Amino acid sequence: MPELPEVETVRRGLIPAMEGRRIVSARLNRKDLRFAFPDRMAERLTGTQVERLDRRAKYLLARLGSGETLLMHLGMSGRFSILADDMARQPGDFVYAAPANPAHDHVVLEMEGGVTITYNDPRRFGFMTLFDTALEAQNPYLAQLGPEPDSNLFSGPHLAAALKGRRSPIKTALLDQRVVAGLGNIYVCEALWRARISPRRLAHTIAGERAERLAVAVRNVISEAIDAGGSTLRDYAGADGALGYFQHRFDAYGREGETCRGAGGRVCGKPVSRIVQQGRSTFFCPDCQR
DNA sequence: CCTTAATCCTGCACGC
DNA sequence: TGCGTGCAGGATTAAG
Repeated sequence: MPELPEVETVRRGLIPAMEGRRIVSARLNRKDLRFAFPDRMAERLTGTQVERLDRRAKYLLARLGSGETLLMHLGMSGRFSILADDMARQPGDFVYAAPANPAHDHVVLEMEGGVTITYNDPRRFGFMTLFDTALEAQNPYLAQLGPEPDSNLFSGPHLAAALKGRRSPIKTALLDQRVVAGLGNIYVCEALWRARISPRRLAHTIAGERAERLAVAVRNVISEAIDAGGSTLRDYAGADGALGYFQHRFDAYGREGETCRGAGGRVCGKPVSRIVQQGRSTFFCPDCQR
């Protein structure tokens, strides 16, 4: 389940295969993923150069010489693999070949220099679209996003302001990409555990020192996860095939019934609980988190 | 303005 | 072994 750290890991893996290379050909093996591909997508990609590969929240943004941006979202199970003959130790070597069912290879980009980038996505929760880069501020996927966790705009006061008046549980509010960009179920659980805040607490009660603690927890857990190369869960691996290690460091997510390690330096030892909120599993320690 | 539920999709773990 | 069931869940849409 790619959240911000996983998407960032994928971006870093794709950079050598994409940046500065022309797209020689683009093949779409179906007409849609989660949504229909835009009109003439293959033609609009063919012949243009990828000048830069950016990321915003969970979106990858390939900046094209044509003046358009290719926006890509990995959904739940989206993966890129790279086959290259000039990036491997020996020509023709697989830089990365995930054990992926080729029936779910939906987009294939042949890049300049003998590099093939394949997008595989069994569940097809991912999507791709093209937009005029100059109109990014109006793009519906990007315009409403909250700050990146590592930006100067993201802080305790920002969180308090964004959560003001919201009567939903903080767990739900943090999944709202307008509050902070890039969090999903896993890192929300981890951040709340670190901040010792109950996932059930109403969002508008997060202010002051508590908001500060939460902002720090979000920033730190995201930054540590990026440094670890993200998390490798059921169906995720980095673009370069390197497996993320952060899942070994989860304190809450997936640890139902296991011993709480004690949040914020406190001694605990009680079992981690699982509840369902908005139809999603939430893992937390009722003892540590209030 | 707010909140909630349903929707999309496939693979896998589980119980019988 | 096979079959049915539930779960994983991000973003959007519709409904309340």
